[in-house]
Amino acid sequence: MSQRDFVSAEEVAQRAGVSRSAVSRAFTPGASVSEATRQKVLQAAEELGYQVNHLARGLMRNESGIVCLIVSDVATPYRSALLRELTLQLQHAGKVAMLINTDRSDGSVNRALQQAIRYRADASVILSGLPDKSITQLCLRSGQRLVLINRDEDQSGPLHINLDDREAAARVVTAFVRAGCTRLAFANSEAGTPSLMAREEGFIAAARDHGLDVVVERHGWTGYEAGRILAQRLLTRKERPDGVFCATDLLACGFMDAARHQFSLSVPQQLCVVGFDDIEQASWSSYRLTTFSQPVTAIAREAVTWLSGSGVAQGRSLRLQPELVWRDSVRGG
Amino acid sequence: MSQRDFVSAEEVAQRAGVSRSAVSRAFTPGASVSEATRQKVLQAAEELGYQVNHLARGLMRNESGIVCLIVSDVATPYRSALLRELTLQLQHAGKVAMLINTDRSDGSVNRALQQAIRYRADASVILSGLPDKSITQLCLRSGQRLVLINRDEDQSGPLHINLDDREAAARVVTAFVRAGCTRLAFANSEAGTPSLMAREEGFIAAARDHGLDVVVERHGWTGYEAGRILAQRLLTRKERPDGVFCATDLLACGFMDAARHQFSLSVPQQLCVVGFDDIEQASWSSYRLTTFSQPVTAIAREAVTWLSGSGVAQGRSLRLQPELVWRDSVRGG
DNA sequence: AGCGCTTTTGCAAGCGTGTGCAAATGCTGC
DNA sequence: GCAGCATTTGCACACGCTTGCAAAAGCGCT
Repeated sequence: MSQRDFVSAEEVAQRAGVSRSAVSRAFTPGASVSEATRQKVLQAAEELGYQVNHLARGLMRNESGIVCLIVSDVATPYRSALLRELTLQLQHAGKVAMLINTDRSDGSVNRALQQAIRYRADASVILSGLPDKSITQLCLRSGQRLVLINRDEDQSGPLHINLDDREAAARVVTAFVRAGCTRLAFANSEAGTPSLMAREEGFIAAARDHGLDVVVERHGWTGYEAGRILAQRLLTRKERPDGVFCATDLLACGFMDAARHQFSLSVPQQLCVVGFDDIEQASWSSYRLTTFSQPVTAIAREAVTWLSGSGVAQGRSLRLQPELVWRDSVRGG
Repeated sequence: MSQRDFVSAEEVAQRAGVSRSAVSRAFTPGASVSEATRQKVLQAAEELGYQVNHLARGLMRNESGIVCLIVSDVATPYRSALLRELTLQLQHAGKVAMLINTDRSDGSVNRALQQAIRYRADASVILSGLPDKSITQLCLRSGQRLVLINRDEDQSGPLHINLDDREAAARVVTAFVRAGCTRLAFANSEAGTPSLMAREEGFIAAARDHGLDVVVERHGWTGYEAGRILAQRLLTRKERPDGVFCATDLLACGFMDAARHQFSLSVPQQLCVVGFDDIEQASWSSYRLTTFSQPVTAIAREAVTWLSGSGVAQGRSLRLQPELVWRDSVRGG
C-alpha cells in the first residue's frame, strides 16, 4: 500500500484558526460564513493545497457527482464523438464522467451498472448494449437515474433518447428514386441493435411504397471491414444494386472503397451510397458521403439536463430528428 | 434533491441475521469469516441487490480505485484508441476510469488534476497538455501517482512513457532517400507538443546527415483540415516536395486527399507520404498510408501495471519503439 | 448600557464502510 | 467434562466530510 496522505479540512482549520465546520462552509456555496473567515480559510487552503474530499462529501450529501458512461467500442468515430460531447457537457454541469467499457458479452452491461451503483453514481448513461430489467429496476429503486441512448425498448423509469430512424430511411428511398436508382440494397451489420433494425425496416417499408424491392445483406459488427465484405456480396450479384443504404458511415466507407478500388465503380455515377452518423471521415474528400448527422450535441444536452435536474426524475422518451447532409455520393443532390 | 436510497450493509446484516462487520468481511477477500456466514451474507446481499459503497470503502481504505484519465480531443482516432486500451486494462486491474476532457487552455489540465485529487484518485494519466509543476508536486506529495504519456519533460516522481520519435523520423528519411525523393518536407501542426517537435527535429537532423534540406510548414491543430491546408502551402512551392513526413496520420490523410484530388498528384509515384500513429483510417484502401504504429497496448500495459503496483512508486522513464508499417504511400516498400 | 434581532460560529451527530481488539465459539485431545 | 488452542464474531472507533442546533457575537436602537 502506498503512502497516501491528502491534506484534510482539519489541517486547514488549524492553520486558519477556525473550526473544521467553518472550512466546510467556506467550500459550500450559500453556506452561512462571514466573508472574513471565508477568506482566511481559502487562503489557508490555497497554501496547503487543500481539495475537498468528494468521496466523503458524496457520502454525506448522498450525491457523488459521478455520472457513469457505459459504452462499447469507444474507439469508433461516432461513439467517441458522442463521448466527447457528453463528457464536456457533464463537466459543464459540475458532474464528472466515469467511463466503463463494455464488450459484446451479455453480462457486461450489467456488471458496468453494478460498478455504477458501487460508486453511487448519480446517473448512468448507456450507449451500448441493454441491461437486464432486474438491474435497471435496482438502479431506479436506488434513486439512480438512467439514460438510454438509441436503445429503444421503452421502460418507464429512464430517459430514452432515440432518433427517427424510420423516417430517415424513408428519405433515403426518396433520394434514391429521385436519382433514378432502381435496384436498392441495404447493408447492415449483424449486431441487431434496435436503431440499426429500424433503419433496415424503415428502408424496406418505404421502398415497398415505391414499388421497389430491397436486397438486404448483413455481416459482422458495424465497421469498415464489414462494409468491404458487404460490398463483395452485394456487388457481385447478377442484378447489381445501384442504390445502397449503409446502416453506418463506417460500413459506407468500406463499401465505397471496395466499390471503387475493387469493382472500379464510380460513385455516384454508377452507384449511389448513403450512410448514417456523419462521422468526420464522411466529409473527407475521398468519400464526400451523403449521410445523416446524429445530433450529438442535442443528445448530450438533453441527457445532461435531465440527469442533473433536481427532484424526482420522470421517465421520458425523446425522439430527435437526424439531419440529412447532402454531399456527393448520391446523384442530383 | 432526488430520493436516493441505496441498500446498506446494515440492512443486509439484519436480513442475514449477522453483525454488520460480518457483511463487511464477507466482501473483503481474505478477511476472517466462516464459509457459512459468508454464504448467508452473500445470499441476503443478492436478494436485496446490495453493492458495497465504494465511496465509503475508499474513504476507509484510503484507496478509491479511481484512475483519472486526462485528455483533450477524445474524439480523435489515436486518442480514442489509446483511451480504449487504457480503460480496458484498468478495468482488468480492478480499477475504474474517470475521464476528464481538457481543452487547449492553460489552466485546463491543472483543473483536471485538482478534480482527480478531489475524488482521491489513486493515480492520474495525462495524455494531453502539461500541468504546472506546483500541481504535480501536490499530487505526488499526496501520494497520487502520475503517468505522463508522450509528454517528455522529465520530472522525477511520475512515470514517463515516450516513443523514440527521433529514431522514427530518421527511418523516414532513409525510406525517402531509398525511394529516390530529393525534396523533403515536414508537415506539422502548431501545437508544439514535445513528441511532435521531436519528430520534426529528428527529421531535419537525419536529412542533414544525408545532405538534404527540409521544408517545414506548420498549421493549426493536428487534424485532417490542417493537413489539407499544409498541402496547399507545400505543393504550390516552386520546388514541389516529393517526400513529405506528416507529424500525424490525420494530417497525412488531409495531405494525401488534397494532393490527389486538388493537385492531381499520384501517391506514391509523384509524391511519397509517411504519417504517424497508424490510426484505423491509415489502413483504409483510399489511403494505404505508410506510417508508424504507436504501441498503444504496450503503453497502456506499462501505465496500468505501474500505477496499480503496491508500495511507494518510483519515478521512471520509459521509451518505447514505434513500429514502421509499410503500406503503399512510399515507393519501393 | 441594555434590549431585540440577525448573522456567524462551534459542537456533535451522522453518512457507510474497514478493522483492531477482546469476547465468544468451535474443536481437539486428554 | 475440561483445559488449550484456533477460528469466528461483535463492539466500537476511525475515515473526512456536512449540517441541525444552540450558543456566541455583532449590530442598531432607545
